[in-house]
Amino acid sequence: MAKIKRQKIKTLLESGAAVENVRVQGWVRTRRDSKGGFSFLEVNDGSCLKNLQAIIDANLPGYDELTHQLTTGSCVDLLGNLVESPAKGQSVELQVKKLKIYGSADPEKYPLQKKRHSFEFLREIAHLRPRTNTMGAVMRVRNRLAWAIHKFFNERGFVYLHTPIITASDCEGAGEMFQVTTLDLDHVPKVDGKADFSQDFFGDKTGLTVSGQLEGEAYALALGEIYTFGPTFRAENSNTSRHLAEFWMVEPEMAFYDLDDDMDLAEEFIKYLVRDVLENCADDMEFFNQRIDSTILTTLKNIVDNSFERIHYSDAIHLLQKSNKTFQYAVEWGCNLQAEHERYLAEEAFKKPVVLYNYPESIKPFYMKLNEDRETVRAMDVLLPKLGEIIGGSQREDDYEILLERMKAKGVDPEEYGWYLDLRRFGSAPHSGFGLGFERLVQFVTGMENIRDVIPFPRTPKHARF
RNA sequence: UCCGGCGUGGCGCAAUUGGUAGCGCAAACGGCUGUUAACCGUUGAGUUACAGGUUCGAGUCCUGUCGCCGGAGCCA
Repeated sequence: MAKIKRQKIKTLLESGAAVENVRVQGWVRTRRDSKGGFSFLEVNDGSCLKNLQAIIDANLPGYDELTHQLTTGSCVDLLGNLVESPAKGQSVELQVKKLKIYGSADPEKYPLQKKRHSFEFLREIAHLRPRTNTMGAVMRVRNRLAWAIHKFFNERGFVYLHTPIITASDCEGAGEMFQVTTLDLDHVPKVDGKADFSQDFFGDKTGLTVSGQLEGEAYALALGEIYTFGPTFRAENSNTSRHLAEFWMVEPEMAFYDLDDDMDLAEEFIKYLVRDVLENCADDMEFFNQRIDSTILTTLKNIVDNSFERIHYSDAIHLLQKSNKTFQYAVEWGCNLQAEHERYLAEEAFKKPVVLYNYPESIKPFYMKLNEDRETVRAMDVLLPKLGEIIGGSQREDDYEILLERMKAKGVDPEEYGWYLDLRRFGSAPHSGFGLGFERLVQFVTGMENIRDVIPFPRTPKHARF
């Protein structure tokens, strides 16, 4: 007889039809024994949030021994008939005819119990936490978002560009870098008291990328529209629920886009992603709404249905000054907006996503395009209620002279960025782009409070285990 | 990095003015039931993060270290 292929629980539950001879493989969540002569098994195979209820009849050979091993966490291979369930709680259930245990899990030692665990505890067992409902749901949504990102850009003719992970660009204005070296740290070769990187692997001082933007610009100015989607690293000692040392970033870069086009794309992008998840991860999203954040579905629907508020930085400053709220940090033109200010704008003033643009030149990096007033740059940030900044972008400076001038003013060595200046010396074009923190997006969409719980194995200061 | 809080059985927590540890869940065993966050009973399980100190006596007070959480800064 031919081998019966595994069916995913998701497929079986979606069809809801009775079928004979189906094979299900997965992990036992709980077992409830009935002295009526059978046991109920809740099996999950990761294909969806829901478990499949399996009935193990006491007449099965070796029932006593087998059920004993069917503990929470054990892995099983089940063969049987999918039938309509006589009891409430599920439409179909599996009447098991053949049972095999791939791996048991000693209940005295298995850390996951059939009870709620704190996320703090689950982080300590990051290799086992994917077997929980919440982490399973988070990872399915995360996957769907990643897929939707590729879909969105490819539908629009963007080219997926792989920018380097290791780079010699020193300061891209985006934070501290992790150094990459093969030098013997116990005996670092030195010249004039400083490390001699000419003897290092790359013959130069290198680090892990903090952004693929500059490389992305080079390709946008040839292919038209590109996007990157990959890991990014920041060696900042940030200990917050919104920061990781290693995170994934999406960075589209488009030739011939001005700042308005850039903002249009960012808004369309976020709405597209949210809509996609609402449509394709309905069960998981329902779970988040019930167990994690009871407002999440309403919030997401609002985002899809309403346009984002777009407001000049200067107008936002006025608005904040006019508000009767007392802020911990004073508001004045030229200051960086604090988290409390951003929160006021998105959560109280407008109660929806806000796009702030035309920031003071003084608080933004050298590559952003200077406005005619020479005081502001064409920069924009998208602020989300509760989460804060999720997107930062700008139209890039395409004028050679101005770019050079701004580099010098910001203390960036033009020598090192000769190649970047070349993009303005040869066939320069107006272009724009933005960066989106992928984990923050997952956080926002799922309602999860801590960014460490939306990435499989989080990297934060003092934490690189697993 | 700064400010605040916390660190007690596998997990979540409790312990009055300092008087040498309890509860719930989980687990094991038994009972009961087409059960479904199952239910009922019994049992076992803790050098109270670590290192010092004060005291007749420290989970409780003090110092230091480590870790975790919340907020802030930096940002995505």
